Parts: sequence; C-alpha cells; structure tokens
Amino acid sequence: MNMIDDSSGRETSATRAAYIALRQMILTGELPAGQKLKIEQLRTLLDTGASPVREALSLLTSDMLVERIDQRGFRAAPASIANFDEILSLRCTLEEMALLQSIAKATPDWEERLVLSHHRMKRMTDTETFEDAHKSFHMTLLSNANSPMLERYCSQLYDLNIRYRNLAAGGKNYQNRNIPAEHDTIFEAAIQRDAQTACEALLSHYRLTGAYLTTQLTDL
Amino acid sequence: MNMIDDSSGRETSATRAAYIALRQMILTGELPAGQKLKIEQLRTLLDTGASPVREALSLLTSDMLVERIDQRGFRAAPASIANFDEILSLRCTLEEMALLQSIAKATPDWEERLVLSHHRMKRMTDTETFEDAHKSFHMTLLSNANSPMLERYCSQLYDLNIRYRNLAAGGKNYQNRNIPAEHDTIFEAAIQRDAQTACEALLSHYRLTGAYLTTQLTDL
DNA sequence: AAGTCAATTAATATCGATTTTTTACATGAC
DNA sequence: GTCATGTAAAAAATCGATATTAATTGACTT
Repeated sequence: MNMIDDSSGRETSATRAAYIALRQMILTGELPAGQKLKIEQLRTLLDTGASPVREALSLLTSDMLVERIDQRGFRAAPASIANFDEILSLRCTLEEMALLQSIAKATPDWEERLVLSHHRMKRMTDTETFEDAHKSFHMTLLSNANSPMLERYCSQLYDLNIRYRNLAAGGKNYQNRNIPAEHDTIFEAAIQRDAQTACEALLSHYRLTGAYLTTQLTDL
Repeated sequence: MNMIDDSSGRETSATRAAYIALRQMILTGELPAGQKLKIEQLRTLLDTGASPVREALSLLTSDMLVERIDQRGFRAAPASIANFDEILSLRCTLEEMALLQSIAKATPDWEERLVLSHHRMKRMTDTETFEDAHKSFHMTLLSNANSPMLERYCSQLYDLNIRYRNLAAGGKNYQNRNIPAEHDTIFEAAIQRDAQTACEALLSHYRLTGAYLTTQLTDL
C-alpha cells in the first residue's frame, strides 16, 4: 500500500505499529484465513486503542490481506487453492514483465545492487533473516524496471505467496530441488542480460514452488 | 479495494458516503493531484466527522488514489506522464491476460452478458451514463476469467485511466477515430471466440486512447 | 543574506464515551 | 417443524475532546 516507510527502526505511530503487527500475524497464519477480526479483541491483544486498530485494518485492505464489509467489520482474507493459483499466475505474468523491463534498462548500478543482494541472500543461514534477503533479491531483480506500480503489485503478490507458504508449512519441507542453484541461474542470466534465460529460470522457480505448495495445500 | 458494495442505493455508513464522495472528487480532478488532504477541511466539506474521513482516506489508499505518509496525513496521488504510461502498460498486459482467459472459458451465459452490456453501452447518449456503461462493457469482457484479483487490478487501472482522461479534458475531445466501431470489433471477436483479434482490437483501443491522451497531458 | 533555534500555530493521531447496527436467541403463530 | 417477530447482547461506527507531532514564524547570530 501507499504507506511510505521511513525505514527507521523507531516506532512512529500506534497505527503503524498495529499495521506491522497485524500484517505479520496474518502472513504467518497466527490470524487464520477468513477469521473475523474484532476490534475489541485486537485492541487488547495489541494493547492499543480502537482507532489505530481500525485504521491499520483499513490499510491492510490495500494488501489484500484483510477484507472489509460495510457495517460488519473486518476479517482476514480467505485462502483457497483457487486464490493461490491466481496469485501464482499473476506473479508469473507481472514478474516476467518487470524482469524484461529491468534487463532491457540494465545499468552498472543495477548490476551492483543485484550482486550485493544475491551475495547477502547466500550468506543468510537461519530462516528468519533469509526470508527478508530472499525477498530483497527478488525485488532487486525487478527494481530496474522503474515502474513503481508494477513493483508494488509484485511485492504484494510476493507477500501473499509467503502467506500460503506459511499455511502449507508443517508438511515436510523437503523438495527435490536445489534452490540456491535456481537463484544462481536467474542471477547469472540477469547479469549477462540474457532476458530469455532469466525469465525462464524465474518463472520455473515460481512454478516449481507453486506446484509443490499445491500438493501441501489440499486441506484448504 | 475490498469494500464489498451492497449495490443498494441506501446510504449505509458515513465512511462509505465519504469514500464515494472523495473518490469521485479525486477522479474528476476536483481534488487536484498531489494536493494535501486535510481532515478538518474535508470534514466540513463533506459535513461529516473526522473518523469517517480518515477511514475513507485509508481505504482510498487501496485504489492508489490517495497516499498516506505516517504522521503527516494524506494527499491525493500525484499524476505524471510516467505514471500514466505505467498505467497504460499494465492495463495492456493485464487486460490481455484476462481477455484471453475469458475467451478460453467462454460460455453461453458470458456471451449473453456481453451482448447485454454492449447493447446498453450503445444506447447511452449522455456522457454521464455512458461512462458507467462503458466500464461495465469492458469489465464484462474480462469477467469470465473468473479471477477476482485480476479483475480488481483491471478495475483499479481502469479508474486510474479515467482520472487521466478527466485531467486531459479541456483539450479538444476530437479524435480521428470511430470509437463505437472499435467496440464493435472487440465485441464481435469476443463473441466469435477469436482471441487473437479480440486482444489486438482491445489493446489497439487502449493504445490509441493512450497516445491521444499523452498529447493532451503535456502540462503535467 | 543565510542559517539556526525557540516559540507559536496548525494539523494529525489517539482516546474514551456514545450511538447505531448487527447478531443471537427466545417466543409464539401457522 | 418452520417461519416470523421481538428483544437482549455484542460489535461496529461515529463523535467530541485531548495529546502528539509537524510546520511556521520571527527574532537573533554569524
């Protein structure tokens, strides 16, 4: 959404704190898909006022993580296989579009940012920090398209996908894949400005993950 | 955004009323792009409370019509040629995707809805009602993709485009085009399930409008 | 003239209380 | 038994007031 992050650790406002907390709780599944989100309940849970909670929920609507029904409050966005398929399909279309544009406009500066984010991702060992670095790597790939709306859509879809990854977790996490190698392929192709190879590798990366997650999500 | 419309004329809530009013004012340019949106000012303008105004503005964030900066309030989303180009390009990609899926899944029911919305659009004479029918026609084209997120994106982008159309208005509205004929071509191809022709006609329709609007938007 | 800082003003964010609306439940008619 | 109707409880929406924060002004220094 359009809330501009000042990127300082400092807690700026109660609304922002509530936004971040609720967002995290929905992405992790701590607040289950489809669940009614009652103001009073969240107010006590987050130890804040009703106004910040309401506003945070309104803002989460932008991220498609919360639905709002007039006069009937909010609920966590429902999850379904169909919805997951939609996300995957939109991601493929939009990320391909963005990656093509990024590569077409390739610059030394972008190359360097890519090298850095790729390196940082490879250094991360624990899941927690890896996730951030992983998203950062993927977003850096797209960042050179210089298309804020496209980036916003991709970021949004990335997070929605993470949510399904978390919903699926619990099943064995073993896939017969070499994920780092997949990243390397995408990375190398992008650096070489080989748009064709980079896109194929990127979409294959997503589709493989998608196919795997679908097998884990049968109980949706 | 995710606010579910009950489609009854009845005014449901102050927030909804404010949302609709503000949305319209931004789309028409009555609230100029980039303008600071002060709560107090809007509160008196709409004759409602501060809470509904705040919430409406938060929700408008979803539509990318309003930006929010923490602790610094809201402003109408800025407009620029670059932004307009982005919208056009995203529309072309996403509407093509949606139309292809719609046609691929074509059913008699969809065909009939298409015939109806096309007919209704042709009957509309005054600009006011035509706009609604026109959007309805375009959205019906995409509706058979059965992809709520995709539809939401397209609807959002459609509205953002309308906004630029309004910003450009004032310049001569004469284009050397036969717009109804363009609609007819799209319509006929869709009914015939000729995906190729339909997409080409649809994208050409958008790109011609885009090129024309760009000439009118030089003062952005 | 340009820059800093403090005091003032303006605007946003937040709270607590009130009003309105919805939901859940019980009662009685057909 | 099912449907309708009324009522009590719960929740959402809204208001009015207050606390915080940002923007502005103008005096003072360099």
